[in-house]
Amino acid sequence: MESQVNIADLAFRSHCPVARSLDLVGDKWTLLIMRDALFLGRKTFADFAGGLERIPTNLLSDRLKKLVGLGLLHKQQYHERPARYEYVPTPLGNELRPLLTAMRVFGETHLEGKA
Amino acid sequence: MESQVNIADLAFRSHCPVARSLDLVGDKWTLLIMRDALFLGRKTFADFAGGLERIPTNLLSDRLKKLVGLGLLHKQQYHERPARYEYVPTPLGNELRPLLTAMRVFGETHLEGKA
DNA sequence: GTTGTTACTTGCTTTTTTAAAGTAATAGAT
DNA sequence: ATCTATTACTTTAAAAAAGCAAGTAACAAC
Repeated sequence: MESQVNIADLAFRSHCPVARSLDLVGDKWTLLIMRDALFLGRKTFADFAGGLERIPTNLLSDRLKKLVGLGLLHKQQYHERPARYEYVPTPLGNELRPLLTAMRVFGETHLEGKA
Repeated sequence: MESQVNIADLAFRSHCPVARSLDLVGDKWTLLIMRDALFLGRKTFADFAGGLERIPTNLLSDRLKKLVGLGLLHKQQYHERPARYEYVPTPLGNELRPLLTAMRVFGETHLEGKA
């Protein structure tokens, strides 16, 4: 599983900004990781892995690399020996807040108590 | 490929409203179909199939069934012999507008002229 | 030196997506 | 009546993505 993602060599489906946003973050897990980083204060690999939805760790590893490559998260070492890393939203990552808020509002309004 | 989807027997990953919204419409094509229906006035199978992003017709067929089952689109026959159908957003489907708008804004602001 | 934690990676299976082609029911033109 | 085109799909086979389980490496504490 490789993910040396860079926003420059990402192949967009079309010029539509909705389609482009989906090409960037439109998979099953990416936006949930950003939710964790932006709204739930999760930072470390273990934080994200331990979240409510139990993302498989190989996918987490892959998505974190992708999000760093896309410039939505920044990976910084906060402890040397043993090396410990945390992933924090970049300014661009922060720009996903309105999108996540719209998702939250839709879910709260129409998807509560369904199953 | 089967898609007798009903909102009642959809298995949500968690109680988080963001996760639930993603479970409903968080795949590669569903929101683009809703974009077409809500903002571009597309109605028929051929309308959607002929869109900018060339969705494969089997997936289109599947997603339209799913969207009808979920109550986001309504399928109505507008011509008998030959049978012709159109898919129009329900009130619930209309509620996706803010979400799509947030996606559009993010794309317009940060993803223009990238590739 | 054994156990535990963090941050991953590897291997394998299952599910989903995809492209390409095929089908059925017409309608219109010749 | 036959040929061609259109609409609304379905089917088949291959590729890609997701998922599960287990393994690894670097420490640190006991």
